[in-house]
Amino acid sequence: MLQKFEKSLIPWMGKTIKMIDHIIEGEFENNQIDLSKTQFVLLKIIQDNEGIQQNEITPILNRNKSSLTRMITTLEEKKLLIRTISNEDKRAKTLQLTTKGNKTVEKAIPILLGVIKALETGLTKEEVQATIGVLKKIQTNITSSEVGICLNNK
Amino acid sequence: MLQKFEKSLIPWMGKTIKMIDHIIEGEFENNQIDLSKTQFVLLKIIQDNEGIQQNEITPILNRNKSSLTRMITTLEEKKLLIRTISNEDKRAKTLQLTTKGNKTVEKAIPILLGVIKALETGLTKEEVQATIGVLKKIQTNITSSEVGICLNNK
DNA sequence: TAATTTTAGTTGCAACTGCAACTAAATTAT
DNA sequence: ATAATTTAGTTGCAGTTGCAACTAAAATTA
Repeated sequence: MLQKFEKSLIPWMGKTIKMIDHIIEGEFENNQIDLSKTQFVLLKIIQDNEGIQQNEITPILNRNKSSLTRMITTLEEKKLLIRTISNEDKRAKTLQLTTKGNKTVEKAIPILLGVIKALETGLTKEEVQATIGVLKKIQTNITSSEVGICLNNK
Repeated sequence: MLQKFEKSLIPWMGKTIKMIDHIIEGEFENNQIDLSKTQFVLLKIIQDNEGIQQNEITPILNRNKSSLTRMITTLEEKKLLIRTISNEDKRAKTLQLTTKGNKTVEKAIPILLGVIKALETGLTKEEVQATIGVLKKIQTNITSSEVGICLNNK
């Protein structure tokens, strides 16, 4: 029984994303880039949105704010970014990459693109796009449907 | 830049699986089922393969053996499964669910199927199957290609 | 058979995560 | 204006994870 479970996306996605994370972090390590996949994504977000605040990043990363605080502290200690108290709102912190941070991101990008290319070998653009469409649809279902109540209330 | 990254599956999958895990665990909690998604999957594997050994589960779950040891210890403490030294091989432990474990799994299944149904609202069977196909293909690419070297060597 | 290597599982450690409680600043209501 | 509420971020805590080092048993080799 529970073939329905095996036929659903859930177990496949969980395993695949774990494998992908592992590959990316291994490739980063092989190229002397001392970042996890999530750390890279975080740096990239800040690079693309200089001065962004922590609370704006939380929904993009889908990690809670305490986790984000610590990730940012780690990256600050590695001298990859600077955290400054905002002038407009003294509760908020604005974020920007250091030169080292920018260099690290630029070094990581081609490696990541190489991994993506390898992962998507044998898949057409249409298949990849269709898959992303399915994932978006699932996300919409989660945030809009009654299943999401327990999530939305927190 | 890095639109290529945003156009790839990776960020979508990571976020989606996190949302799904959250939903499932919330629904379990709402129904007084004290399990994480992974714990459920583990129990289900043992239910379907009575007497299975820990090292046979590792590749299915894609978690390393130390993690598995602790998950099993937790579930044993909850009286959901029994861990016994194998007769044929005294290094190995065989696993089987207790009555309580079986009942818990049976209670969890319909809830999980309900979540799956809700998540897949608006998607055709073909879309879901095509997506699973893409994920399988990616897994194959990881395990077979040179990108996987760093993984395979460990 | 004895020595070596491999295998199954466990444990110490450090890192990451979410939740809940907290501080301090900003906003809203009275 | 002042009190109450909300918001941005931090910290303590407990739970989970992976890696590396470990124990003990089995398989291999000499």
